[in-house]
Amino acid sequence: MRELGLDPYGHRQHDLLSLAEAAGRYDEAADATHQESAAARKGVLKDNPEAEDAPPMIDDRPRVRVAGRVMLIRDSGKLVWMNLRDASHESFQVAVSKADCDELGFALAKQTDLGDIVVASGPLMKTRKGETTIWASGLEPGSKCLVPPPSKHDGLQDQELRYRQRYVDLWSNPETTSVFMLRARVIAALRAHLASIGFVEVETPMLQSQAGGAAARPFVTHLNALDMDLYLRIAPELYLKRLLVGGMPRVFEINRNFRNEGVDRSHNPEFTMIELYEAFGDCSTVMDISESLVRVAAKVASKMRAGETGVRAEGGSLVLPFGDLSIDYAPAFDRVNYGELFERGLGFAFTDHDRARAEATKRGIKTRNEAGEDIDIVFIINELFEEFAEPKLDPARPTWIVGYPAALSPLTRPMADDPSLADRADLFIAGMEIGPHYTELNDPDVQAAKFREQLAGVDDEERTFRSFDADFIRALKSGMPPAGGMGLGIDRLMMLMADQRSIRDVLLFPFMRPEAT
RNA sequence: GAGGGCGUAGCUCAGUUGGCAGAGCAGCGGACUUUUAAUCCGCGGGUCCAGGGUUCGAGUCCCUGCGCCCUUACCA
Repeated sequence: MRELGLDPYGHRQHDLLSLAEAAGRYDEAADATHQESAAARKGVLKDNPEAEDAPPMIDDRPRVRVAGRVMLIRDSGKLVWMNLRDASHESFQVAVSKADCDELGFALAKQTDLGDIVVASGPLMKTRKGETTIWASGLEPGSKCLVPPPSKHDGLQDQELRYRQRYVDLWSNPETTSVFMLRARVIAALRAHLASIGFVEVETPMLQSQAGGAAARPFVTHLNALDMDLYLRIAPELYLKRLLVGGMPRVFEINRNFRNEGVDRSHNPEFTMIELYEAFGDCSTVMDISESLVRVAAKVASKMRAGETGVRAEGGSLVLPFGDLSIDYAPAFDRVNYGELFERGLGFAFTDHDRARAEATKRGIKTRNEAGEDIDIVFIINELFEEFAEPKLDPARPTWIVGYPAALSPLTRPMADDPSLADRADLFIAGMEIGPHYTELNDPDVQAAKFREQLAGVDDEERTFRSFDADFIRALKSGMPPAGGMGLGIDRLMMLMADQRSIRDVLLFPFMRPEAT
């Protein structure tokens, strides 16, 4: 290619259209006129090659200039066919003819390999088989692909390679690109919706001197300038609440949290959460916001799906597939009481602590910790609940679990009419926990007591990253308005929207063990 | 952490009872101006994940390790 005087790695281009835009510019009338005039001229010249009165060629076909990755190539001597792909279009045909393309372009076409990026320009026409095609007048290098491309039929199948070499996965498997296009559109729509109801997006520290706002093991890093350890945040909660104190009444943050824990189908060490606080709201106001956000996301997803399949979503319903399930996001989400669900799953009331301890032993749930001490009954109850009651939920119906025991939710305001219950709701869809919703605690004395209580129960290792957040208590002492708060796991939401069973399939670069060298 | 599956050419995959390492595509050389996974002729291509064992002989059987996938557990 260099021998032709071409730079295999291309240069800046003007007036490029996406392949989808280019396909949309095809003009049937112009194509027909051109074909007729060419045929007429050819007919006259055939009889008399010297004919002065041969009709002129009329060519006002739209001309386009596109760039794309070569996915297929068919070389039949003096005519080379290629199919280009970009993010907008899976396969768009270009024909490079020796007679009609400039000499350099044709020479390039003969040297083009699968996987190369090329820039093609020329008029739009249709082939005999009716496929819209650029009949190239010029072809230029975009970028050379030196790596052998994946199978042109099957794309890249190997899961490990798909995650490790996402750049290849993206160009070789168009379904992968569409998952991430959907992700981008959903997140943009969530932001737009929140802005439209008066929420302000903020950014709070990811490097924190103590990792608060959730119960999880943090990642540790070091600030050399001050020779001190810092933690990657496990949640933004305590900073967002400080903003409520400061007078920002409706704030949210869509950003990464980091948790130094297990890696599996629904857990990645870094993951994206939307966390939101509404002053003078409560658990039920933020539940409404979440329902509308999930519905906004489902609308974007069903619109994109309809665009792909050409099928319109039926009026009033927002049904999306998830594995074997069909989930309708349109109707109001179900609500079920923690206590009722517990009874349905276990056959007795969760307030019967003696029975709970006995059942736990019978059903093989730990009732003592490693030190041989009795585990607090609330954790045993929760264990029973998660194991035997949560599975009773219909996975195909988005469901709120409400009325959690107060003892399980130390950072939540108790219900006014029953202080043994917390004003908290958790959203479950398809058996996945999507996010907790709370009426936030804003009494500094109660909060301080809860912090102390929590700290009393932790071991030495945990104490290194969890300490009493005195500044947060000081902030509450300034007065935090009563508020509702919620967190939604964006990655899990995207698994539902994109019908992907693994969190790795909705993260562009999921965590992978480093490759052996 | 436990159980199961997989790992063979650049990619997608076969490989029978333990008996010479295979196919398609990709690559290289050649033919071809309306092809659609183009076609036709010819040619190269291997640390069978790694290490050990059984055996006359191991891609195949056994053990150990590594990686990925699935299930399950843990992560209040």
